Amino acid sequence: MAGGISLKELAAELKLAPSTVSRALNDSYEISEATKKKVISMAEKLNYHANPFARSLRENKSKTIAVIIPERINNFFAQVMDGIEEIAQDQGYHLLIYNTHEDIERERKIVNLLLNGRADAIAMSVTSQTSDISHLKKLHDRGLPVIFFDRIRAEIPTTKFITNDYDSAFEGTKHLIQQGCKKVALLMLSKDLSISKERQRGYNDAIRSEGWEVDPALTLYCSHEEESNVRLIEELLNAPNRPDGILASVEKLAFATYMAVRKTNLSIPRDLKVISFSNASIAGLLNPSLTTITQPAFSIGNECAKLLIKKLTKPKHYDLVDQVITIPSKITIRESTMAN
Amino acid sequence: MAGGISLKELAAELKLAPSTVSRALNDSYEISEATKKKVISMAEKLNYHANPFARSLRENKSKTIAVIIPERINNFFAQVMDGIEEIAQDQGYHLLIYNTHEDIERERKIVNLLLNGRADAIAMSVTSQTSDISHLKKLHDRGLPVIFFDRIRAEIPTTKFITNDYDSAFEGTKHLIQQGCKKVALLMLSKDLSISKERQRGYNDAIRSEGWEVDPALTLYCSHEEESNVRLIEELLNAPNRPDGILASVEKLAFATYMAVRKTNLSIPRDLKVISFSNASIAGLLNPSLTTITQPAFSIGNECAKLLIKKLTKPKHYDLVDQVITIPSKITIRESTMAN
DNA sequence: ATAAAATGCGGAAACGATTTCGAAATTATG
DNA sequence: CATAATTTCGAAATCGTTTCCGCATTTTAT
Repeated sequence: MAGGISLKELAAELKLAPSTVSRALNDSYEISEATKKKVISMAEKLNYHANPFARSLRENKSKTIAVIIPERINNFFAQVMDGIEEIAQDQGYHLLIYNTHEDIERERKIVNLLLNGRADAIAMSVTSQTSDISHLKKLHDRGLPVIFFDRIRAEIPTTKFITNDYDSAFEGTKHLIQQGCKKVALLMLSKDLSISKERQRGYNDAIRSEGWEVDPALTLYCSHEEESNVRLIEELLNAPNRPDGILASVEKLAFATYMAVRKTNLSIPRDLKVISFSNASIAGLLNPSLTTITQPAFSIGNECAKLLIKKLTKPKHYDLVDQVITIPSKITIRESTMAN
Repeated sequence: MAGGISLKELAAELKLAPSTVSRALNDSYEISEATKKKVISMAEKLNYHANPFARSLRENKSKTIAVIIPERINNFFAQVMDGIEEIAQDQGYHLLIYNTHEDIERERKIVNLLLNGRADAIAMSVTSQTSDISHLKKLHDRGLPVIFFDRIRAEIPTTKFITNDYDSAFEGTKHLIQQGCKKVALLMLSKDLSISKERQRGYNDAIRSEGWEVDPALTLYCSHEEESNVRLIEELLNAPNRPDGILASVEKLAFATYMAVRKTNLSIPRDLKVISFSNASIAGLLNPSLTTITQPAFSIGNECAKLLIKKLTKPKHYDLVDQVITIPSKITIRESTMAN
């Protein structure tokens, strides 16, 4: 921009036509090797850089992928972004990143912003508040390649990546029971969330597989606000028939549980066992160390990017078919679920 | 892009000239209120969205800020990004985010990529490997507004945001000594890093203020690779004159210390006290809870974005003067530095 | 009543790249 | 040697905006 030289100026310097220079730089077959060399060396010398907007305008593509996440201070989403970036950087794509802060209004604004073509494709995980999905429909209807990961919306006919939420929740709950828990509670963000539903199904089935009833008082819908979550969980723990086991659907709720426990005179894992979906690398350093269900976040990011770029580079020969791809999570057992 | 309608088509629909429509949408004074209304309502009806590349090409600005960080799985940088995004989103700016993974080659590539004007401004924190800074010089010479935060390079004459690293390291070291430590070690990433130098100065002066000598064996330069760090720290802890206190310059080194300690038969804080620069919200949940020096990451991000946007909106009336702005950190004392 | 200024809008150039079409210049072919 | 085929390159259109300039028409000033 500031000291930038244009293709035309570069061409003038070389006493060549802009078209020739453009072709030379793009390694076109109709330019002789001799002039290619000349053009390239002069471009280097004059520090020429093609204006990306002129190119985007002409080619109708931006070499940019937008990533929309509900939360940044979250190891899962951070790892997904790293996974997306690895592929994207390698393929010359740039990443526009948006954090909705779990706010449906922001999500709507951002999605509408992306309707203008600023990004060639989108990878996203929806807000816990997202119920109306007309804005997502509009995106997809516009023909913009969209992939959902983790928090998906089945109604949008495209490819989605998730983990085996049902199985993990089932096994996690079973694990708590095997360790001696008689009353397992489930902590979630929102009932509208795809992951909530699946994980709740797994939890419910695990409870019932013991011949027990699912106690609605033990299924807690939290918010994205730490303090109120801690209060809510504290109340749960102080209730007359408090749980002796907790399955947290997201890592922040496990942390909130740890905080809440400190306000009571309970102790983990003696009085309460905790297992949580979490990608925190320091789960093992917590007090007590936390049993986790770790999602393959980096791989998910990788796969999202691969498919999006595949669609972008071979628009005719590849489609983001309406399917849900599941990559399994991994349970790591630690102190927080030790039997007494 | 796909179903997108252009300004010209919109104009045709309205039987107006493109210039008129453009002015109407941009709320120009030379267009009557009546036609403005007509244009706007038709634009809404036809779902018109201005092509950002055509506009960028014409106006020579992209409404985009690039953020370059060395690491994403890091609470400090995540919070800085949230801080930048808060201001940027509010002002209609988009964020291009790049992770260098502490790799100087990647940093160079990314910076060179940004030379073409894809972003209007840059906020960055350099790699721990960054010694040659010719690529950064080029950026600045090009006239691209650049702001450094935390890991800065004083040689580039622009505004930089840091925390009171010297003071924090000094006080942190003093705190360890007050809690009974006789041999305090310092863990850092790289000696080339601005923050390393400042924090080391603070550490050194604190040691000397006790009338002690600075023992070079207690100053450890680590890498960005977890496993080798754990090994390195483990060796340090198994050495004949092992430290009884550790000041970690970045949170990952505190975590590595916790890991290393578990491989020995030492115990924190009994045999080893630990304090660390860290923005981890769960420092209080570690085993034992970690005494931290917390940097005002979100505010730093906020300020970076504010100044960059100020420069972008008032290029003539404001300059990113060559100065270092310091925002103080806050020490939170927890179990890891408890006296015996 | 006439000059001056303000209002409202259209035409066309410009931003910087790519690409279609066509024309030289060179080489090959009969 | 003449013609065809092949290289190699140039002119101009194009992408979708914004803006400079110009031109009526209406309003205000003298």
